[in-house]
Amino acid sequence: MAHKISPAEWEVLNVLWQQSSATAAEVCAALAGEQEWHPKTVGTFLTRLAGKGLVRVRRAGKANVYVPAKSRAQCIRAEGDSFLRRIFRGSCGPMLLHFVERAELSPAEIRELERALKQKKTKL
Amino acid sequence: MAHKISPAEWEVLNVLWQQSSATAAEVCAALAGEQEWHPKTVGTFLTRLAGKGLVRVRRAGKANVYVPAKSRAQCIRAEGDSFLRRIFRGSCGPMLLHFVERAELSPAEIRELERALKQKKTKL
DNA sequence: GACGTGATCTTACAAATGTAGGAAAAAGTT
DNA sequence: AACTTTTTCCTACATTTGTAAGATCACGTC
Repeated sequence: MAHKISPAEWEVLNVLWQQSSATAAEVCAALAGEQEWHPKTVGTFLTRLAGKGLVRVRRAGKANVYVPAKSRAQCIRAEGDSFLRRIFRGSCGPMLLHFVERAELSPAEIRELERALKQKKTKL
Repeated sequence: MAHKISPAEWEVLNVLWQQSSATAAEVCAALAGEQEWHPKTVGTFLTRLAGKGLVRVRRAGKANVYVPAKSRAQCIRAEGDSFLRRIFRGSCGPMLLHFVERAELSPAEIRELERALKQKKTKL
């Protein structure tokens, strides 16, 4: 029964996935300007993530290096499902429509979405 | 700065929006089978929602009737934005792609999405 | 090998959330 | 009016989350 990932923990995880692995200080640096967190605070989040089994800790010299233990895709799937159920009661169509209508999309993104939809059709 | 809506509160709000308004017992009934909550628990959620200004309370005989104070669309917008930022770092394209790829969509829904995308293109 | 520096580990605490119990009040029943 | 039932109002408590302070430990330097 996978632990829940809090918003703050998501921020941290996003950095870890992007960098593959990082020390607390590195996470802090990566987040600077975005999320102004005290280093101690970031430390807490990392420890909690380790406790939840979402990151693995490895010692490198004086500092700890944290490595994501689960794939981003995996976590996104779970969170996306829960979001969908909670807010749209599981109906994906309306949810997609909502976002398409208020999204800012580049022409390339639109093309890609159209392609994905077309492919979806062939599979029905 | 609008209060945050907790997952449990979303469940309750969804019922209220669907029924336009409801008593605690009605919410409980509507959720039966879906979410097995003690009536007292549902009561707490309704009170909290009132405290957050998200529902308005009106007395009808012996029971309270709760009415949503904000539109569903409004709340969905806020929550969708936060979800997007948190999980996909604000990039809508990848998020949409993720859901399109793993969604179950009816042909009608696909058509509608394509229409929405086409309209999006004309606005660029 | 004592000292300063920086990182970790342990502990804390307030607010939010899930989950209700008990007291009290309102309404119908005899 | 007394009793029963239903519903609310107030209170409680464990957990999770955000936010760190203080103690301690590892490393390079003198």
